[in-house]
Amino acid sequence: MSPPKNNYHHGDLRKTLLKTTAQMIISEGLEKVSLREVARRCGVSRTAPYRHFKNKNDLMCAVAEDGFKQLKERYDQVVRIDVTNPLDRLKNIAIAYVTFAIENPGYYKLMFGNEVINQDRPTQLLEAAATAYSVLILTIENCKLEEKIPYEATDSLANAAWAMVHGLATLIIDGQIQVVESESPTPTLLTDSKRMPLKAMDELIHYTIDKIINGIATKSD
Amino acid sequence: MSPPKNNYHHGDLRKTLLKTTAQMIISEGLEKVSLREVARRCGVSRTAPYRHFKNKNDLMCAVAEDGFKQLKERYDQVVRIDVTNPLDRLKNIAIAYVTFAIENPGYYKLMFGNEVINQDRPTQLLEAAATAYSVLILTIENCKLEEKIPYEATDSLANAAWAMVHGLATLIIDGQIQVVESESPTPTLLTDSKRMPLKAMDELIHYTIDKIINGIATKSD
DNA sequence: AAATTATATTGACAGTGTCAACATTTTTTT
DNA sequence: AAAAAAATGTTGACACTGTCAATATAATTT
Repeated sequence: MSPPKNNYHHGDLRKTLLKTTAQMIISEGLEKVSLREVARRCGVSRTAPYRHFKNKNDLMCAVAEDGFKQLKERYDQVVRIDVTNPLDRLKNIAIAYVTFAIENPGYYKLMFGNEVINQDRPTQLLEAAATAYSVLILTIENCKLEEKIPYEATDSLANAAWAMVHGLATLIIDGQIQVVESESPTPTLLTDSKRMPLKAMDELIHYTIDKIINGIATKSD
Repeated sequence: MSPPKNNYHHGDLRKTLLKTTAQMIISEGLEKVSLREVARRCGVSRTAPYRHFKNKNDLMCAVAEDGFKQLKERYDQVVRIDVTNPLDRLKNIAIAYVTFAIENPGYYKLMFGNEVINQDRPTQLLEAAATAYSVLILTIENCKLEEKIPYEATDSLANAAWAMVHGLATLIIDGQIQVVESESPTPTLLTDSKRMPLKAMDELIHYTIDKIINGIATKSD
C-alpha cells in the first residue's frame, strides 16, 4: 500500500524473480542460471524463492510458460499477414519459429529441452505450449483445405513439420552449424562445411525450410 | 606386467574410466554422470581421473568420440545393403541415425548437444564426427549422380537432411513426442497428439523420414 | 642406487539445490 | 483492539559437484 516498504518483505518478489531469471537467461545464458544467483540479484536470501516457487524446476517452468506466450505472439503476427498460397503462411510460421530460437536460444532450450526443466510440467505450461502448437495445427489444416498439402493426419503432418524445424533450430543454436563473419580463412578440416558466413546461414535457413515445406506438401508413399 | 598389482596404481585406469562413464551414461543417464561418481565406481579417488584427462569435458569428449565411431559403424552396415534406388540408401541412413539416437539417448545428447561438452572439442573428436558425417555426404553425392536429388550444393543438402533427422531424434528422446504403451485412456488436453503408442511412434518415424527424403529430393525454388 | 617421471591421494575452495528451524510481517479471526 | 493464523523472509546445515595445490607412492630411466 505505502511505497517505502519495510524492506523485510520484498513486496513483489514473485514477479521480480521471474524477470531476473529471464534477464539472466538472455544475457548470461540458460546454464548459468542458479536459484542462489537469482536470489542474490533480487537482494534476497537463498531460500526466499521457495516461498513463491516449489523449487527451481517450478520457477523455470513459469519462465518457459512466458516463452510459449511470446512464441504464440510471433505466430499471431505471422498469421495476420495475407498470403495467396497458404503454404507461404506455413513457411512464415517456420521462419518465425527458427528466428525465435536463434534470437532466444536460452528460452528455446528451456522450452523444448529437458535439461533444465524435468518431466513434471505444470498444466499451465502444457497449456501455453499447446496454445502455440495449435497455430501450427490450424495453419496445416488450412493448407489441407486448399489442397496444398495431402489429406493425411494433421497430427502426423504437424509432428513431422515440427521435428524438422526443431532440428534446424537446435543445430544452429547449439553451434553445430556455426556462423562466422566472413569466408573462413583457415580451412582446417572437412568440418568446414558446417562453418558459414552470416548471409549463407540465412540462406541455409530458407533453403532448409523450403525443403521442409516441399516434403510436407508431397504425398508420402 | 605382473597380474596381482600393488593396488595403488590402478594399472589401466584410463580405459576403465571410459568404460565406466559409458556404462553410467547408458544405465543412469547422461546428466547423472559426475566425475566423482565415476571415480568412485572405479575404486579410485576423486581426482585420480585428472591424471588421464584434462578435466570432465576432456573425458566426455573421449566418450563422445567413441559414440561417433559406433554411429559410423551403423552407417557402414547400412551402406553395405544393396538398393536399386539410392534414395532408399539415404532413407536407411536416416533410419539408422534416428534409431541410434533412440537406443542411445545419452550418447546422442553428448555427441550432438553442448550441455555436457563445451565448445573446445579436441581434433580427434571433430575427426570422428566428420568421418561419420562423410557417409551422409557420399550417399547424397551418389543420389545426385543418379539424378534422384537435384544438383544443388551437397553441403546444403546434407545440412538440411541432417537438421531434419536431428529434430526428429531430439524431439523423441527429449520426450516431446511421447511413447505410451496403449491408446491413451485419459484424454486430458490437446497435447494428446504428442502421446502415441509404440507402433504409431515407429510409423511416425518412417512417415517423417519419408517427408524428409521427399523434401530433399525436390528442387527448392 | 639415485633421480625422474607417472600415477594416485587427501585437503581445500567455491559453487549448487533443498530442507528444517526460526523470525518477522501481514492478514484474519475472535 | 488483541490474539491467532498465515504469508513471507532468514540463517544453518547437508549432500552434492568440478577442480586446484600439496603430498605420497610406485614405476621407469639414468
